[in-house]
Amino acid sequence: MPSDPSLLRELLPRLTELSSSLNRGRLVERALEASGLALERPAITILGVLHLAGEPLRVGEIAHRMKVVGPHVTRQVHGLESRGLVQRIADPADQRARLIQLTADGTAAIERYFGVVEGWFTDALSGWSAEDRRALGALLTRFTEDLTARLSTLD
Amino acid sequence: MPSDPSLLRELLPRLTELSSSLNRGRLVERALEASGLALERPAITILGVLHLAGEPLRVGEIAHRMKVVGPHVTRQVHGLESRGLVQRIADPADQRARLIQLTADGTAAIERYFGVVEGWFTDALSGWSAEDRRALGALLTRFTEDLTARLSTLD
DNA sequence: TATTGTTATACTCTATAACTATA
DNA sequence: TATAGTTATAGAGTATAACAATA
Repeated sequence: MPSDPSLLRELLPRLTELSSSLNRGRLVERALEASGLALERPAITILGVLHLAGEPLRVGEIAHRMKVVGPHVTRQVHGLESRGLVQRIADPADQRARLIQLTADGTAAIERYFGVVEGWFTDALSGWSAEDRRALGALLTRFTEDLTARLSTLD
Repeated sequence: MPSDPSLLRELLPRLTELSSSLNRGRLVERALEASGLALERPAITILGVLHLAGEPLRVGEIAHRMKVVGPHVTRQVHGLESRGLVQRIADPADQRARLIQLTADGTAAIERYFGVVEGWFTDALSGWSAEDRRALGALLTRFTEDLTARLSTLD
C-alpha cells in the first residue's frame, strides 16, 4: 500500500544526489587533503571502521563492515601498514587470523579527518533547529535500518 | 557552535552505511536484474536522468546532471544506442551538439526499473506513518541542499 | 574438510589529454 | 578562438579465482 507514491518519486532523486555529493563530489578527497593525509578512500574508510570499533579487528571483519571482499582489505591494509598507521598483530585465539590495530599515528589521522568532516557538517546544519537535527538523525537511522533489512531479504 | 557533536558522530556512520547500501550494496545491480535489464550502472543512471528531465538532453547536460565528465557519457550513450534504448538526434539549434532521446524501449526499461526500486522502498517504509515519511523527505531534501551548498564553497 | 588470509588477475567507473567539427 | 562532442588512454576501486596456512 504505497500511501504516497509521489514521495518515493521525490526521495529517489534526493538519495541519488546525496550519494553523489558524498561519493563523487570529492567530499572524502577534500577532507583528506584538508587533513594533510595522502591516503586513498578505502584506506581512510578502514581507519574509520577501526576507530568506530574501538578495538583491533580481523581482516574479514573489516571487509564485512565495509561490505567489500577480503582481498581488497588485505591490499589496503598493506598500504596503511607501510605508512605506519596500522599494525598487524597475531590473534591469540586463532593463528590463521590477523588483528589489525590502529597505531598512535593512525588514531591521530582518523581523528583529524573526522574533525574536518564534522566541521563541514556542523556548518551545513548551522541554520537548523536542534529539533530538526535530532529528527534527521533519528529518521535517517531508521530509514537505513529498514532499507538494509528489506534488501537483505532479496538474498 | 556544534550544538550536538554526538549527533554528528552518529550521522556520519549512518550516511556511510546508507551510501554503502545504495552504491555497493548492489541495490542497482539487483534492481537491474529484477527488471530484466542487462545494463551497467552508469547506463541506467543516464536513462533515469533523461526520464526525469522529460525531454531530450545534450551529452554535456547529462554529464553535468550526473556530476561526471563528457567522455564518460559519450561512451555509455553508445552502448545504450546500440541496444536501442536511446537515439541521437541533431540539435536544430547547434550542429555541433547531439540531443539524446529515450526510445519507447528505453522509456519502458527505466519505468520498469523505477517500479522495482520504488516497490522496495515502499516495503521498507511500510511501517512508517505518513507524517514520518513526509518528514524524512523534507529533511533529506534540506540536508542535501545545505550540504551541497557548503561543499561548493570549498572550491 | 572448512576457514582465514594472501596473491594474481580482471572488470567497472571515471578522469585527463588530444583531437574533430562547428560556432 | 571557443565550444560540443569523440577517441584513446590511464587510474582508482572492487571482484573472482587460485593458493597457503591453520583449524
